[in-house]
Formats: sequence, structure tokens, C-alpha cells
Amino acid sequence: MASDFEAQLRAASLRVTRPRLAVLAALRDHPHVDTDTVISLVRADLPSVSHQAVYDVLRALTDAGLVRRIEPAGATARYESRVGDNHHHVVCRSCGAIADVDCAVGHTPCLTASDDHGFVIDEAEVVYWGTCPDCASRRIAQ
Amino acid sequence: MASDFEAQLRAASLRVTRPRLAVLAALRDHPHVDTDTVISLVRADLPSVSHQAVYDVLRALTDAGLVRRIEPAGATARYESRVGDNHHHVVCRSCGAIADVDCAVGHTPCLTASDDHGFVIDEAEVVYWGTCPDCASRRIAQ
DNA sequence: GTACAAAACTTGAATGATTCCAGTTTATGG
DNA sequence: CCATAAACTGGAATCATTCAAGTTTTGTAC
Repeated sequence: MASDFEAQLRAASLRVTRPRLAVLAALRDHPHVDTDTVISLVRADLPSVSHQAVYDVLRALTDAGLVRRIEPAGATARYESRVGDNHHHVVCRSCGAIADVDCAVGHTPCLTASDDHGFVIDEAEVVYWGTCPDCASRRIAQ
Repeated sequence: MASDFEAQLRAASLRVTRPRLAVLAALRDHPHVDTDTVISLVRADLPSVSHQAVYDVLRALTDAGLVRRIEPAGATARYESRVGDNHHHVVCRSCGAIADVDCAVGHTPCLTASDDHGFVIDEAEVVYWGTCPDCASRRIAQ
């Protein structure tokens, strides 16, 4: 487990530090968390980690491709450790909950735009907006 | 022109004010602009408009469905007056330029997620990420 | 094993888009 | 034309994120 994270970091030629291992563990256990939650989770193990360290770690891991940053409109940045499989997200408009959605049409299908305006496209990001089961039933019950 | 905007506002039961007409005109002439640019454009006509007025107007127009707010990850909010046709956007990673992309597969096609996790989905937003022609050629020329 | 240089981390201040608030002006229905 | 609710002004506050300077730690080379 922990050594797995160590291997991941070394493979990306990143130094192995306790804050980085703690962030990776936090993201494994809690998908789609925002920076503030990551800070809290990390501090459960390492109480004296600075917020700046977490910001630095998240940036380093994102740049290295070990985690993915997602940023639904109107929300703060969130992170997940599921990477490299071009999956998408459903976001609840009322509570902000996020769930993963596999690409329906196959592998990187959406990469085909009807008219790319000369842009060289390297990624298609899909966000499905709606209401999560919890919020939907809460609305009916009221 | 101007009276067209007036009709739009009245149809949405919004009061017709100069700041609102100016914002609508700015968005007609400049698609995909951020709030700060809207403020500058509006002040070209009405020098004494407060930034808060523009924020309020953009919110009112967005809520009324007269303009659409887009917020690519890592960028500030942008607005466009092309609404109601479920189109998408290509965003340049290096300069932030945005272009419109019609939905390739027909009308609201993307609304079908492979597994919706019980969410009631009402919109699928697609962002194509890449490099715009200008930035691409600049990179080659260097 | 020790030492060194680069990379990470700590602390604390700064930034910038956006929102909040109290008071004033303006648009619209009667 | 009047009254009232909606809009707007000016200015302060918020909050995620970044910047900056100094200290600690990691990995490596001797």
C-alpha cells in the first residue's frame, strides 16, 4: 500500500515525503475531495503539515499525472487519483456531489469535434449536470 | 438592435436599464468575454457603471437564460449571448482563447451517460482542450 | 557513512475574482 | 404623477490560491 505510493512517486522521479504519501492515501480513500478536505485528512496523520505543502503536493502530483484535478464550474478544485482512463463526471447542482462516469462511446470518443476551428484538440472533458439521488428524494419529501 | 435587447429583457420580465442594455450589446459584439472585459466595454458607453452593477446584471441575465456563463477550469468566468442551442467550446490551453463547437451527434446527444449513478441529468457540458491555431504556429516558429 | 545541492516544507503576507452590505437612485404599474 | 420594489453605487469583506523568504529534508556522490 504505502510502498505502492512510494513506487509511484519514484516512477515519476518525485521525492518520497510524508506529506506526499499522506495526500496519495487521502485521495485513494476519498475520491473527489477539495483541497481543504485533503488538508484535514492529511493532518489526521501529520498534524503539522502546512496548507502550502498540500497545495504544492497536489500541484506536483497533478503535473506528474499521478492525480487529476477537476474543477466543475462554480466550485473549488477537487482531486482524484483515478487517472489515465479518460472518464467523466456527473455533478449534482444542489449539493456538489460528484460521481464517475465511464466514456459511453468507447475510448476517447468525444475527441471528435464537429468543427475544431483549427485547434489541435488533445482532450475532451464531459461534465454531466443534474441532481443526485439524495437531493432528488429530499426534494420530493421536502 | 437596441430595441431587440429591450424586447428580450421585457420578455424575461426584467426591467430595462442602461447597464443591462450595455451588457447585452457588449456580449453580442464580443463573445466569450470575462467579467472584467465586460466592465470595460460597458464603461466605454456608461463611464460611471459600478463593477457590482455588472456582476448583478450578468447574474440576472444568466438566471433569466438570456446569457450563458462558461467557466473553463483554471479560468475566470466568461459569458456569451448565444444560448439555447446546447453548443460546446474548444479552449486553448496556452492563451485561453475559446471557440464554439456545435454538438456533433445531433441535439442534446451527450445527455446519455453510460451509468448515471441514479443522478437525474439535465445537461451535458463538453469542453475540448487543445491549442489554438495562433499558439500552434507560434510554437513552431518560436 | 558523511556532506552537499536541490527539492520540499513552514510561516506569513499578498492577490484577485467575487460577494456582502447599507444607502441611494430609477423603472414601472396604478 | 406616485409609490414601491428592483437596480445601482461605493466600499468593505471573503476565500481559494499564490508568492516570497527562510529552514528542513531527501537523494546522491565522495
